[in-house]
Amino acid sequence: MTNIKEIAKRAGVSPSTASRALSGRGYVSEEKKRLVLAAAEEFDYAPNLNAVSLKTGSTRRIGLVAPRFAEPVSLFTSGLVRAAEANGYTVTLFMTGSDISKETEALEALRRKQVDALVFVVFWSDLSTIAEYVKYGPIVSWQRLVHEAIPSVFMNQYDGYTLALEHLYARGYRRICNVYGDSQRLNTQSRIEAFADFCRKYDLDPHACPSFQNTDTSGDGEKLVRWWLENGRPADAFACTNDWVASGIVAEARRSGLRIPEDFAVCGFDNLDFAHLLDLTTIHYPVDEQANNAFAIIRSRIEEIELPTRPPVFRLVERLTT
Amino acid sequence: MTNIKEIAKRAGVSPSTASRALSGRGYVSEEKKRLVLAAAEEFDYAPNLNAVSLKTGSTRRIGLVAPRFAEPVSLFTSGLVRAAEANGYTVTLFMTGSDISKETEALEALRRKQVDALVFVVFWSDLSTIAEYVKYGPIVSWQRLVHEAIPSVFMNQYDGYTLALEHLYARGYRRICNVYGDSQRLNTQSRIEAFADFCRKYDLDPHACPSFQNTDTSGDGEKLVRWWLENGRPADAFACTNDWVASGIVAEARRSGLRIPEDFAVCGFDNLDFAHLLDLTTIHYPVDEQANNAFAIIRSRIEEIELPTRPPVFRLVERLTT
DNA sequence: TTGTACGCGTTATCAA
DNA sequence: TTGATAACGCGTACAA
Repeated sequence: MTNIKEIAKRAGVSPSTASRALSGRGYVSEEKKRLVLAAAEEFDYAPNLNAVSLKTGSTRRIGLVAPRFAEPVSLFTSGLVRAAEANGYTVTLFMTGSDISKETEALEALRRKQVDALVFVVFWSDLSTIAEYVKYGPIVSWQRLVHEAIPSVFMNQYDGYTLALEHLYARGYRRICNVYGDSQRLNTQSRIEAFADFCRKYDLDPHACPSFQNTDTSGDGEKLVRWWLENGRPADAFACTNDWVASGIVAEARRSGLRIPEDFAVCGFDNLDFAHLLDLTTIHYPVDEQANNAFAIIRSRIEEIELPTRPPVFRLVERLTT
Repeated sequence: MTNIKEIAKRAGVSPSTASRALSGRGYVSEEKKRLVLAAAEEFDYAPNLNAVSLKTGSTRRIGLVAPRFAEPVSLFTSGLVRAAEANGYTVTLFMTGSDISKETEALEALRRKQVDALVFVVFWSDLSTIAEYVKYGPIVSWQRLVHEAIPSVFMNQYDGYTLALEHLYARGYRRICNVYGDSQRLNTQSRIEAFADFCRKYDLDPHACPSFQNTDTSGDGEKLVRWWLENGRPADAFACTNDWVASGIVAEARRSGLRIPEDFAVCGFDNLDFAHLLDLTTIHYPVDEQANNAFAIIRSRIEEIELPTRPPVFRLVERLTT
């Protein structure tokens, strides 16, 4: 393996001069620079990044921690990788499944200097556990949270959900069935608030229709249709926690011969790739921009510069299910 | 940052003994081992992995190269990460978009010892260019190819496509429209062969219905339905290159008031997450197992051991579109 | 503008 | 079974 010493020898300079010529940092005369570059070319030189990392204390690598990498995490992943690579960084994956101890492994990777920073998509560990590790490098969360040391690039789903509710109202739906996700999450709390405020604004009975929690798969959506049929059609619209639930509702409704939006309307959330295949009305949010923000926060901490982050905005995507 | 020297000093041993005690390699008396471990605990010691990598010449990190990380690559990614993590490896992402020069960057990362090995999902570079880099570490391809130095974990789509065709035949369809993907790929060639053999077997006219190439998005699928309507309904079944095309066909057919499978049947390929939402008959193949195989090949090369790989098999998933 | 000398933190070799 | 010593390959004070 040809190293920088050999290049230096071949170019007739010292290793430090070769280092400066190759990295572009420090003063080197044009003359010697040319010699070094020629030698590097000749010997097909490639720097050993492990040595660089050891010396500089920086890997230019950030870790992404998620239970798995399906949609919409895959979108976030792509966005993060794009932002990272554009700035000479690289992304390393840590998959936790639902195993809380795997989150610790990712944190340990940070401590062991395998990565310079960490992005958590979601996590189940205590916030305080995670916060202990910020001394080893920046940690950013996609999941919504409030903590001094751990910035989050979340979007306040109050706004997005309000968008969905207002749309359903404008379309004439009054008996809206709220299908919420994980009841522990702040996002769910925000959506519940949004619905309360919405009811107040239009003087609607918030209990006109039952609501559901911890309902987030397409299978859950299919069950909802059967529930609806067996309970006297108690709703004229479903506001769903995500597109999976909405898709399940649409699919099962079609199987049952129901017509959408005549029998009931369905509004999803996330605007996943397949949503337009089902003509699903849904709420879009720019995952890409959130990933960009996550990276910007990390980079500004690592490189100690001031980088702007743009607040991403929700957008209603009107299709045929409302 | 507390390093191994301090641990050694605290434990009253030499750094090399501390190293042996911590890594578990080499002889250390129980006595000293206990002392070292206690000191490590006390000082909250974590080894610097960059130093380890520099010294040992191995990063236990493998690179995954793909244009983007949407389905089905996200499945492969998850599978690869799972296999890797189970063996103390980690996965780093390289996203190429459609930029061929980014493939070179991934190859350079291998040369610069940022990763020990590389897995290409697809690539556009010359095979010979890639082959030049195998001297820096194992390279495996998911994309089908034939090359001495670059093993591939591809599945022969001849078998999968035959499964689809036989199913359509059994269901009574005789005018099958073949919708192929990238005409350059070996997979497409295999499917064309499969269809030729299929026609021969059942004495069908291979030109009873036109076929399409380079057709692989849901938008393309939607266009196909319009083509079908405008050209005298020339097919009674579509055998599609992937689920995206099939989904586009199903979606557009529904919008046009057509009935599936009465007006025509649709068979997809890949069995993506959303396929069951559209009740799409499709061909499933175990992406997970392919990822496992990719990792097994890499590990057997790196660690110079013999690891088995299992040939994955296709499976027909019968739903309501055929 | 260049070169010397050292250190980053670890593991491997080898002699004791 | 242990410890001294020498790398791994690079960047960078500091002196020249």
